[in-house]
Amino acid sequence: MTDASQYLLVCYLEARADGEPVAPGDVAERLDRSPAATTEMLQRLEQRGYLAYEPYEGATLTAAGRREAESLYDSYVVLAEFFRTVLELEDPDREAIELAGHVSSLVTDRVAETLLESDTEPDDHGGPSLERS
Amino acid sequence: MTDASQYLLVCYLEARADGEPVAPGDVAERLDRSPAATTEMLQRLEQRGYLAYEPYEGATLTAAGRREAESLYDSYVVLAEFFRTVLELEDPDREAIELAGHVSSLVTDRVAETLLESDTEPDDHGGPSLERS
DNA sequence: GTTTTGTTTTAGGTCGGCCTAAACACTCGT
DNA sequence: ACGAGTGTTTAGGCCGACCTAAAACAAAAC
Repeated sequence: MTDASQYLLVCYLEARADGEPVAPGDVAERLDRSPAATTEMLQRLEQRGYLAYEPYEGATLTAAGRREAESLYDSYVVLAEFFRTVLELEDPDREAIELAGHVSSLVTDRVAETLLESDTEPDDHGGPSLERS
Repeated sequence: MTDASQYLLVCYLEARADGEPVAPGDVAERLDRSPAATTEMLQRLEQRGYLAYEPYEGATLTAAGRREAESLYDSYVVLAEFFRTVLELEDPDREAIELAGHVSSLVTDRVAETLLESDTEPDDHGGPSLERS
């Protein structure tokens, strides 16, 4: 699961921001995919037990889906932070969403550690620290 | 091209190590794929102009293929180095091969920079520097 | 010069992920 | 209550990436 995890993560992000159920259109737009592709994927994610999908309503994460999504979210936060403060990329969020499903949690954890280290170092970039979770 | 790039990169690595043509079996084993999948992919890569494939012989990179592969290789080297010296992963090579096709060269470049920086810092981990290219 | 062994390829099939176009369903405004 | 408009879903199709099993091949062993 790598492409699918992007949808799951975005569902989670949307749910945080706008609550559930999550409208497929929002997901589609955020991922720059066709509405059709999104519907299809949400149905797939439902089959896999990550969310409940009500046609013309939207997606609601299941417990399993939320667990999975939170894990992805953790990766996403760490990566985005890393991309922003260390690599200074232009669109850290987008790149982080794309990559969150591709990196092992081991990588994420270690990156998080290096971020904490550089946070306590003298030449701090001034960005906000991680907080959360 | 993300899965395909793994094959291309491995072809390049094999070509460096054992010369050309590259036997599909070696590629298959290295990527933990079936021989059939590998044959198929090498044929695909041939269609895309990245290599010449001679049945029962093996693959020989074209100029375009080598160019592409070198770019992947650069990412691979940087990522592997990063995974080894900074994140201290168990199998930095494998993870680097998998990720090389997924990260933008922008990311790679910035990571390379941070590696250079940490190289010149007092608490050097002692790993070898990048050299190459 | 056959046979055997190991590798490679083809055949046939599955699933994931994406698209466009067309059908469908809600929601409003009138 | 109906038709317009917006958003969503279904239908049909395409391509990528993988697999197993069976056929084809090359090279070594006899």
